[in-house]
Amino acid sequence: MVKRVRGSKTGRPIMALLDLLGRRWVLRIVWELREEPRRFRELQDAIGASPTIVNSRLAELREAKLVELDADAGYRLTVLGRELLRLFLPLHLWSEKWAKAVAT
Amino acid sequence: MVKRVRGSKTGRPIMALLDLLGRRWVLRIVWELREEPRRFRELQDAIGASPTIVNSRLAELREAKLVELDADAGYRLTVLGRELLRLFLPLHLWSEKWAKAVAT
DNA sequence: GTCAGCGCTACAGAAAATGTAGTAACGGAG
DNA sequence: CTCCGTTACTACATTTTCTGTAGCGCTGAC
Repeated sequence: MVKRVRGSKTGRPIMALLDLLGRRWVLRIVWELREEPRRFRELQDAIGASPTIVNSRLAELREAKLVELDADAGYRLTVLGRELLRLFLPLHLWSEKWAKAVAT
Repeated sequence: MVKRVRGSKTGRPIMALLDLLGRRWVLRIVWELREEPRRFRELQDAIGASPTIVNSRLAELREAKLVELDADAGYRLTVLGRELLRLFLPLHLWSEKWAKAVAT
């Protein structure tokens, strides 16, 4: 069952997804895991958020099957998580263009 | 100058973008504007957030040149905003697959 | 035993979001 | 002119969320 949370009461997958991704630090965490697994503290230091919130976001991401904890390697994206990341990769390039447009 | 905000102090465009998109309701607002312009109240009713936050998010999105207010039509995506949306459209399809995977 | 590193938690204070009400500006009807 | 409806937007008290700091319990090396 998709967890019904914060503003997404419709049960529509896209709404649940937008709600999940729209939480503070979630996109950033997925981004930080894009290349290699990270340890809890390593992740926390990289994004500069409190351990409380890092932990709860990781819990949500794990429940959403986008992230998993490997005892040896640390936190990493699941197969599903990597699929999602692939959809986001073009953002990197686009953000450069966007930054230039906003800067003017 | 890209606005430095909440946890994105690096000045890297991708971080500023992830920070902006990672705010509550931002992704949802962009999504609601995907097809046609919307009035302030219409938008507010559609997403079910308080006018305070709808207004401040719209202000941020306008500053980021992703959304603009047309006096006749209402709020709508800019050219830049539509480009961003196009990157997000695959999410719709993917979210269905994701929902099935999480449900099991 | 100590020590370091791991994931994770407690808790008080600060910040952000909510919900409700209301403001100010406009246009049209009477 | 007044009144009504609609627009975007704001004020403010309450509620929720996040931060910052400290520390817990566990494991393994020494």
